[in-house]
Amino acid sequence: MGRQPSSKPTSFDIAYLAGVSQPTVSRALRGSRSVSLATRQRIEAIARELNYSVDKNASSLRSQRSNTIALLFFEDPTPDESNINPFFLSMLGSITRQCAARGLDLLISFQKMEDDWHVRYQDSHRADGLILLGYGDYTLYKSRLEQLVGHGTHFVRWGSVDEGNIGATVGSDNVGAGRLAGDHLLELGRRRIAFLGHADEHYPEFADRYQGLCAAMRAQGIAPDPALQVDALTAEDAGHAAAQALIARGAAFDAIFAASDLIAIGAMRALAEAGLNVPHDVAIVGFDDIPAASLTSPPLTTIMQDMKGAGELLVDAVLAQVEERPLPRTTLPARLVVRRSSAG
Amino acid sequence: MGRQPSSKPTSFDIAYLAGVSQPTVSRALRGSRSVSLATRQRIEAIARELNYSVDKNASSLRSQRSNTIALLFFEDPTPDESNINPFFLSMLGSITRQCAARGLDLLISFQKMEDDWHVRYQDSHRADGLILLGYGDYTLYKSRLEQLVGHGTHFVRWGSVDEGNIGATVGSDNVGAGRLAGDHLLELGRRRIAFLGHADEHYPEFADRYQGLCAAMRAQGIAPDPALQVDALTAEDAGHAAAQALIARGAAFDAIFAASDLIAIGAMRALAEAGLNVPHDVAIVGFDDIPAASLTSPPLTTIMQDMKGAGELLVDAVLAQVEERPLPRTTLPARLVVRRSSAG
DNA sequence: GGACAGAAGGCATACGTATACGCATAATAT
DNA sequence: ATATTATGCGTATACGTATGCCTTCTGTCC
Repeated sequence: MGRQPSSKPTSFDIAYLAGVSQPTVSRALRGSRSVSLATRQRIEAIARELNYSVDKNASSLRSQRSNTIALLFFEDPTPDESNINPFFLSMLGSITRQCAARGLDLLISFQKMEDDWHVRYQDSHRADGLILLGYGDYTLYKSRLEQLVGHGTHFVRWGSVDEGNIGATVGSDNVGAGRLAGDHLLELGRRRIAFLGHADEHYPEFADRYQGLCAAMRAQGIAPDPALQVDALTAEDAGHAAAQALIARGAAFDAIFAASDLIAIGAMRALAEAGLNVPHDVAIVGFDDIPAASLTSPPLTTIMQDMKGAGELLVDAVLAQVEERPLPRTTLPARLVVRRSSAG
Repeated sequence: MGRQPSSKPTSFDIAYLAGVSQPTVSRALRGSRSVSLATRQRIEAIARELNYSVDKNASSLRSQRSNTIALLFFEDPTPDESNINPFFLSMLGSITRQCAARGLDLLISFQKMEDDWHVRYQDSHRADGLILLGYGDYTLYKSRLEQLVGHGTHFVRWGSVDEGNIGATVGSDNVGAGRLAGDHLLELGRRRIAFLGHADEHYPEFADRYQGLCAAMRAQGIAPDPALQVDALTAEDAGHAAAQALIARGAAFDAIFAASDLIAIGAMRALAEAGLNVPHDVAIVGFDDIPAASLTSPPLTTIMQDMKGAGELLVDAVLAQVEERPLPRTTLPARLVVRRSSAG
């Protein structure tokens, strides 16, 4: 306090003041056992006094460890500027906290699917490992993943856990979640349950959710009707269009399981326009529990994924990759949140 | 393709292959004019071939420039876990893109207001500068800002632009935005306009919005009624409570200007519960244009801030600090988005 | 009392790049 | 033809830390 050294102090400065060598300072501050308690405390005191902090670049360069992980959002080539999938945003919160808790820095970047920048992240020693959050058509960024694997990059992807498993993958138990939704609607006595969302290999997570629903129905002896599945991407418009299509098609249905909340919200709008009452005529269940889900009227029943667990697991998994440990568990259970859109 | 060098190539490797010295490689790749075109192209080709990429740590260490900026979210001590202010999330999108466009890396972190970690960011050469997004009680983190200034840290803060201006500040023209909202409601013939949100120095942005509203009213010869201002923080609950309080108080009002969309959404719920029709009995205008704003019924009229501009300006401003240039303009205009909550 | 082990820390060096400086060669001026 | 300047590149070194190896010292055991 008071002193203004013209340049930032280095470990040499504090070594000089402590009457030891620079390596001893380094060892002391990293908690090496080969520095005596007294020496370490003296060094720590001086470091604090001088406001010293270890130079991250020098440290990373020497140790070849950046203690940083990069979070990459892959997007479809929609130049939709600042529009981020709300679900991944809440994941972001969880991941940052988890990184902070482990003393890791978090680098973040959005990627057009065209560039191959991600491959460079580890080579340039910016990050020890990568977390990939990709949405959009899976088959489109599959090749990127293969590139990463071939390159020996440490990474973990959020997604459907078992579609061929390119690289390490962590995700919710989408099939189980689909069953949850299905069981819930079936318990309400609904029998003609529509699914709004893609159900093919381009969107494996959605497909899993649909499979879960089908499994639940079959368990009750009900054969899923393919006519009740309508493609839709995660967007309010898409949900609106899908529900309209369903109605226009003249299909009979008394419930909707939407692959995402945004789809569900769009569908609710279409239902309202068609004079159908939610939940009386059509019960509806969404997916993700985005903030808006509790704000609709009626509030939306939905599936809540375990964000906190996801962040922990993702960070865990990257570190496992980095340290060449085997992966821990990679699937997370989801929870049903019942609101009025599926009451009675 | 095909070759698998056991270790990552360095500038020495490519220098050897190009038959030049290592510094020449460095110069070539950074585009120095003192390398002949032919040499540079040869080097670039080899670098591409070997999948070489500059080691970020070594580069930053040597040049004392990390080409990284850190984005810090300051939060009130609410341990609300993964709940992030949606407005700042959309800012995040804009900032990341802006950084990418300028070749900057973006480090991100959430900060409890208790730690003083932020001070270390620059010392440790993690980042060249900081962007601070703080919400909650301004007077609480004011001291942190002073600490940063005293420390000579390069940073820019998002917030109200002229409350004493600790450090560089960039923000929307909140007063102007308040006027926009006010003028709009006044044009609709509303005269008793309530303001939901804090209006004191703890929340300077809200205060500015309120001042704008008051200015608009005075311009029409209407004296703002202090009884129509009710404190509220950015949260749906808070908006609900504030509107209830307003109603319970027996105040006469025909419009509400809410300091944020979440407040507005909560208020709409309270109005509905009280049997008041929006917009017939009470017109309502929010602030932020969060995704949920267009999903309410009726959809919410609101103020849209210039996110894209904000990202650009913030990044610009940090770089200005770093390069010790004078700051550019620091205030951004906002726009009114009219929806049905203020129709007719 | 000498051999030996463990504790504490110094010495030398490596991590990979960027830049100040100097030295040729070639281009231009006089 | 010689002095002058620009061009293109090599030499040497610095950035600040972490770590393998060696030394010294103290204590212990037989």
